[in-house]
Amino acid sequence: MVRMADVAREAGVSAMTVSNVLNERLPVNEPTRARVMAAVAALGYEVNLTARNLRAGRTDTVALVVPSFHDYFGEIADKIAPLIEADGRHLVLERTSASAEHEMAALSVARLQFYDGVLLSVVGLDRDQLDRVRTPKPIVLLGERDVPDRFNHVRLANEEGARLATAHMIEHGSRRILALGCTFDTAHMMSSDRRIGWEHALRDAGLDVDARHVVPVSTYTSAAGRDALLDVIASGLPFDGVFAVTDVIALGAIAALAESGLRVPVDVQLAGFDNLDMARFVPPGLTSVDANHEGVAETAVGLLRRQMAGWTGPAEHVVAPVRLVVRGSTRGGA
Amino acid sequence: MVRMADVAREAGVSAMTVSNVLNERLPVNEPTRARVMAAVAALGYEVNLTARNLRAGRTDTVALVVPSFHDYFGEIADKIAPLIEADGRHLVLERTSASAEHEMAALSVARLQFYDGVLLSVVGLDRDQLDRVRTPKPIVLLGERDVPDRFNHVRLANEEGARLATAHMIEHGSRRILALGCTFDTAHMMSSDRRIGWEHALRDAGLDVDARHVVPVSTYTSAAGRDALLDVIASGLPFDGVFAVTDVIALGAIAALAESGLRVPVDVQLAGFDNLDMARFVPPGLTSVDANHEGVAETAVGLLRRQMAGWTGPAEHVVAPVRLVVRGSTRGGA
DNA sequence: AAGCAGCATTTTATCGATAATATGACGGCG
DNA sequence: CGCCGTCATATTATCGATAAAATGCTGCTT
Repeated sequence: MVRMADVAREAGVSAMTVSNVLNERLPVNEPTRARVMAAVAALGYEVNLTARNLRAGRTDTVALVVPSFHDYFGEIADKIAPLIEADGRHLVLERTSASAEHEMAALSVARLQFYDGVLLSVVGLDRDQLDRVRTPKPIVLLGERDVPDRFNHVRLANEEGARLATAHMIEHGSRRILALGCTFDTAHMMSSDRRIGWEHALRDAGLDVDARHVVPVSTYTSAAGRDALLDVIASGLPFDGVFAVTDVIALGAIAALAESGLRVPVDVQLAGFDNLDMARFVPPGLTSVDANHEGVAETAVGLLRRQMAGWTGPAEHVVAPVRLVVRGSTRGGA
Repeated sequence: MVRMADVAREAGVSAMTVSNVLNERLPVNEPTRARVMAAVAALGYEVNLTARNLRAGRTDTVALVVPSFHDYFGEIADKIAPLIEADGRHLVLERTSASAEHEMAALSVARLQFYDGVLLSVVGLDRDQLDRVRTPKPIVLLGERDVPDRFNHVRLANEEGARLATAHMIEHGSRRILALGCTFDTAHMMSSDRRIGWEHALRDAGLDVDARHVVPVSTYTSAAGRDALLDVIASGLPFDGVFAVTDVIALGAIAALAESGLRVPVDVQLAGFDNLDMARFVPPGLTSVDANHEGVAETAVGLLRRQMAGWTGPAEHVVAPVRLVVRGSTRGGA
């Protein structure tokens, strides 16, 4: 491997001069500069980023740590990447499998050394565990958990989104709306916050909250959503609307409804959450709560960028606003 | 930041002993070991991976470099991650935006230093550009490009997959099958290889190949697939089947057909390629060519693992077999 | 009792770049 | 003509861990 010292010898200068040419730190005379550049080209030299990182403490790389590379996270990652690259940094993704252990590992001193900053999508860690994380590295947390004040945090207006979706289906005639993938377990905040929004909408409309309408799923996959809804259908519990806690689960619900001969939106209205790309295309179009991925990405990257630039003021806790995108799966749609 | 030397001082030993305890390289007496471990715990020490990387030339990290984090690549990444983790290594994803420039950068000496090996999904680079890459790092190429012999490479049986899907639709009555997202441009091998398979199926059945049936798309997105198919429908060109070059495009086709009042599979049969998770759930179920993601992942990781273990034999070029998964979007389905 | 094998631990040198500091050449000024 | 400031470049020390070599101790052999 060709080192800076090799380039220096080739150009008849010191390593430091090569460094100065490449990093434009101290001025270098034009003839010298040209000789160095020629030597770099001749030898095909490229800087050793590991060595630079060790000495200079900078990697020009940001990590986005997500539970899985799939679906929602893949989409948001593609929104975040250009924003990071616009600052001349790289974005890399790491995966936690939604386990607290892996999330903790991602925040360990050891892993953080590789990055100038980290965007962490928190799913498994609770407030106490996060409170134990002591690191000087810029971090922005994403996701629907409760986090200590000192972390910058961007989350969605879960309750409001669920309320909007549910109220919309009520307005168009649904009276017995399942909360598919929701839960009473407050530890899982995404699905319990969204359940609370669903309850609000029911109460606001003077409808009863029936605990049997809260249908948990074993995992946040389409397959689990489909299975859970098929079970409900088999049980004979009547319903005329489904609020699915995510679009991925809503897709499973679409499959279950189609298999069971229930028509959307005539027999059952359906709404999801996240407004994934797919929601536009799955017939008859999936009504979904849109959290403005790009806005979330910009906010999160903005907070991170500020920290990486050395800002040390108090952390911010942003709740990203949501809106309902109405499509054919509910009766207000086209 | 607490260093190994700090731990050594705390435990009353040399840094080398700490290193030996943590890495289990040379044996260390139990009492000493215990003192070191206590000091590690007391100070909350964690190894500096950058320093280790510089000295030992090892990162225990593998990069998967993909065009985008979306859809197909997100799914395959989630298959690859556990295999890499099983060897005690980390997987990180990098993104190239499908540009040759970014792909080249990912293969640059500079970026490679961060990783013990790289899985690169080639989309933009051609054979000549790849031939210029000189690096001793283990690399496995994925994807449908033509690559120099010296690289390990895993690709799919594109032609065969397209042939299977098309033949299946012919068998069930389609006579005018569009090749949506395919192209005559042989530079883009995925879409031209799949077009060739489509042609084979037509010829085998004694049908004419009509160039108007090859419908290009502007990008490999559902939106572009939908738009392209809507244009065909508006043009009045008759067709009774669609082979979509990917499931993502097929999803766009489903939307276009639904909007146009064409019934799947009664009026038009439809088949995709990739067998994404989504294909099972989108009504009426998307018939798709399955490339066995897990098998591809295992093959690719196996080739990479072998190189990382020091094997230097000739590179392998694996063509992963495919099979057709029949669902409701074609008339052979349920 | 001298010598040596075997083991635990320490010392030294190094990975490659760069921040901080030092050196040296040249021009301007009194 | 001698002193000083300025600018370009070189030297030195360091980031933190580890491979390889050196040290030193114990106990065994003859």
